[in-house]
Amino acid sequence: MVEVPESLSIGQVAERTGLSVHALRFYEQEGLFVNAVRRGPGGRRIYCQDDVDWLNVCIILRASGMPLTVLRRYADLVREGAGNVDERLALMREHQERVTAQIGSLTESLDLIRFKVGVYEDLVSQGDAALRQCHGPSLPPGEARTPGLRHEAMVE
Amino acid sequence: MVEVPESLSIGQVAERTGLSVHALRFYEQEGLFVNAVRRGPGGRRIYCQDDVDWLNVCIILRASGMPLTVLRRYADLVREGAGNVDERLALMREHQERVTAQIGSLTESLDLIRFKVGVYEDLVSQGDAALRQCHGPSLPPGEARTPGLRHEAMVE
DNA sequence: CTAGGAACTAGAGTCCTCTCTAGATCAACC
DNA sequence: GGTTGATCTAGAGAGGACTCTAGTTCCTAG
Repeated sequence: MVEVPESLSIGQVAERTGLSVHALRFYEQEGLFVNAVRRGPGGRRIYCQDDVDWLNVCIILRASGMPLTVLRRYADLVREGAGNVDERLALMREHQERVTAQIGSLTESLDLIRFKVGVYEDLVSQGDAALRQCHGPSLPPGEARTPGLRHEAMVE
Repeated sequence: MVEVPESLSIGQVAERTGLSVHALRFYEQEGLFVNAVRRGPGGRRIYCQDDVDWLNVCIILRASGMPLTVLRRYADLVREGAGNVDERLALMREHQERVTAQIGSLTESLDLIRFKVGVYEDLVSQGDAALRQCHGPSLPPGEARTPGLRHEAMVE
C-alpha cells in the first residue's frame, strides 16, 4: 500500500510529524530520541520509520501536557530497555492522572463558559434594551450549573 | 451566614482566590480588573467582593487556557459596559471552541496513555520474563483504540 | 519608641518550549 | 561553474505568565 522508505531526511520527518525542522534538532539535543539519530554523508541526520513512530508518541504525550523533562525521562527508560517497566508504569500512570484531572478541570470550566455564552446569546437576541437589566433578575439556572460562583460576576 | 466585609486587603484576596499577592499586582498592572482597584491610606489596595468574584471568573478562564491578552480584552469589553455584547459573545464562543477542542484532544491522548498503562501493567504482572516478547504479538485491541499509530512504538 | 509584619514600587529573573539567526556545507541540476 | 535549496552547528531571542528582589513605607502592638 504505502511505501515506507528506510531512510528519511529531517525535512521528510518534519513533514510527516508536523514538527518543525528546528524542533526535531531541539528534541534530539534534549535527548528525547530513543535511538541515537544516525548521520549520513556530510553529517546529515537519517531517520527511520521507528523514529517517526516514536515522535508521534512524543507528540501525543506533549499535547497532553507532559513536560519535556518527563518525556526525556521516559525516553531514557525506554532506551535502557527491559528492567524498568515498573518505573515506566509509574510515570505513565502519573501522567494519566494529570490528564484525567485536566480534563475534569476543563470540563468544569466549560460550565462557566457555556453559561456565559448563553447569557450573551440571550442578550444579543433580546436586543440591547435588555442590557439595562443586567444586574436585575434573569438568572435562575446559573446556580445549579456553577455552584461556587456568585451571580454578580456571572453576568458581566 | 458568611460575613462579607466590604473591604479586603491584598493579602485577604490572595488568600481567598488562591492567587499570590504578586500575581494580584501583576494582574492589575496587566489591566485585568474591570474596576480600578481603589487605594486606601498609604496607597494600599482595597478590594471588594466583586473583585474576588471577577477574579474567580478570571481564574477559571485562565485555567481553561485563555491567554492573558484575551482575558485583558475581555476585561476591557466588560469595563466599557453595554454595547459590545456581540463581541463578548464572539470572544467567549471562540474560547468555548478552543476548550472543547482541547478536551477532545486530551481525551484522544488519554487513549494512548491508557493503552500504555495497560501494556505496562500486563508486563509487570507477568513478571520480567514477558519483556523479551516485547516486539512480538500481544497487541490485539490497540488498533481500534489508537488508529493512527503504528504498533512498534506502542510497546516501548 | 521600636519591632514586626504587610504592603508598596520598579524592574530583573525564571521556566518552558521552542524559534530564529548567522554563517558554513553539501548535493543536484543547468 | 554557479545557483538553489536543504542541511549543519552554536547560540541568541521570543513570548507567556508569573515570581522574586531590593529597598522603602506604613500600620499596629507592646
